[in-house]
Amino acid sequence: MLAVVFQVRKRVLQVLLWERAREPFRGAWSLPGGALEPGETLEASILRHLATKVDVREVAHLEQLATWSDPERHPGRWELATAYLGLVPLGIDPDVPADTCWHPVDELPPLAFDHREIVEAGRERLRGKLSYSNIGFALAPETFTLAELTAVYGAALGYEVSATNLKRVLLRRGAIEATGERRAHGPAGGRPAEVFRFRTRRLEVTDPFAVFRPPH
Amino acid sequence: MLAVVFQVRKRVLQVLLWERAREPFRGAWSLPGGALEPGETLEASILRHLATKVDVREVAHLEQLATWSDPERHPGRWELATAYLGLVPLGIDPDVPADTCWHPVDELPPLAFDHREIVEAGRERLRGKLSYSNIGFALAPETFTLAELTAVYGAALGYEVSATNLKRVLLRRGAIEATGERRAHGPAGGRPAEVFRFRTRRLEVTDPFAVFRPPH
DNA sequence: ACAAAAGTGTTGTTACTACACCCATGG
DNA sequence: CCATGGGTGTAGTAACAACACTTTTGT
Repeated sequence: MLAVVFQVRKRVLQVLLWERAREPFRGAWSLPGGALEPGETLEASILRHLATKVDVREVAHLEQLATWSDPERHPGRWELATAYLGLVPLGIDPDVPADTCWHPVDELPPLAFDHREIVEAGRERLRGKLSYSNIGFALAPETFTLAELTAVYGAALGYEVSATNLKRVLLRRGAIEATGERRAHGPAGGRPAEVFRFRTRRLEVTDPFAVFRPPH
Repeated sequence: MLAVVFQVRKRVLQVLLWERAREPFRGAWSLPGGALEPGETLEASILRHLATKVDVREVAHLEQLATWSDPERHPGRWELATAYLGLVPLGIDPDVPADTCWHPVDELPPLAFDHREIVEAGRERLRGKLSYSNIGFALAPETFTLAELTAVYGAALGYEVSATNLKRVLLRRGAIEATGERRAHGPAGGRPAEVFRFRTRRLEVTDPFAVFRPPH
């Protein structure tokens, strides 16, 4: 039971890590998680661990990544781990314990076990879903301007995104809609920005058949 | 440990099922699988079970689907199951035991546990990957004509596919190539068909960024 | 008036779909 | 020479990228 929890903080994608106090990998960073209780769903278990151990309750989206089973992954003990991908919206600042903190995914410290590989898998999953689903809702705040959303997508994808085209793509797909409000400009002036929101805050695949679409 | 093994047989997509001889769900059909041995990789385990229990060794592609954990999924016992998707190429006829047989995925008998949901998940995964990867290699025979490949894709996707366009898409992506050979026509004549093969028989994502491609 | 920030219009491209047409073979 | 099966050519289209241009505000 492990969780790859991502959030955009300081304009870059970061992952929540926990510093190990014990061997093996003492001092290395690892993904938060814990054991599964009998009779518990994997999803319930990971939510429980996130809530109790790192006090993260505002996970807007959670999905299973995979189960890692290599006998060598844990020195000394045979241990399977099912990893989940969790996303926390921009602007929330969970009250994590002292031994836990956020790390930019592009500058990871040495990670324990196979956790680096698992973070990579989470990142890949996120990248893919940003392209063909509305998963951005889980990284964006409730409402946002297009400049803000562009920054979120840019951080998560790892490259600059054009606000112009991002808007058109997401509007055409019906993923976002204008709220009608506008937001005040910066100190140096500028046109006030329109405020948008995601039409639903549940995962929807907006671009299901990139190729080989069913006829008609 | 469960396996959703698909093969195109009699021009439709079929899944390998095993008839339960014991309660619970006695007489219902279930996915092949079995327990994980200590120190064994999930992938090795599922291959072992397929080889020993149903004598299926010609799995051209195997990938993990997910782990199911609902406490209610198994009446009486708490049991997690990690399911894999396995694909067997057209034309192979594994020598399966008497209590095991292939069923068209569109006419499934009553399935035990949550196995229907798992088969559905396998089908969805296959459909998606047919669109953006070269996964067709695992359902197609070593070499094939375009008419044959079209039938395979049609069966797996569940709708008619145009041979003309399938060819162009897969050639442009570099997924298939002509062997230079030709294959004899049917009894009523007709132009001999070109013979093709997949350029590699390993999974490659051929259409990685359907949307939000990195710049340049 | 001018800088700043946001939004719109327009053109070009790519990767498809659809469908008409052409080619090679057997009877 | 025509039926049959296979391959090619070509026009139309949807979805996107790039970029110039316009709008709305503050100073």
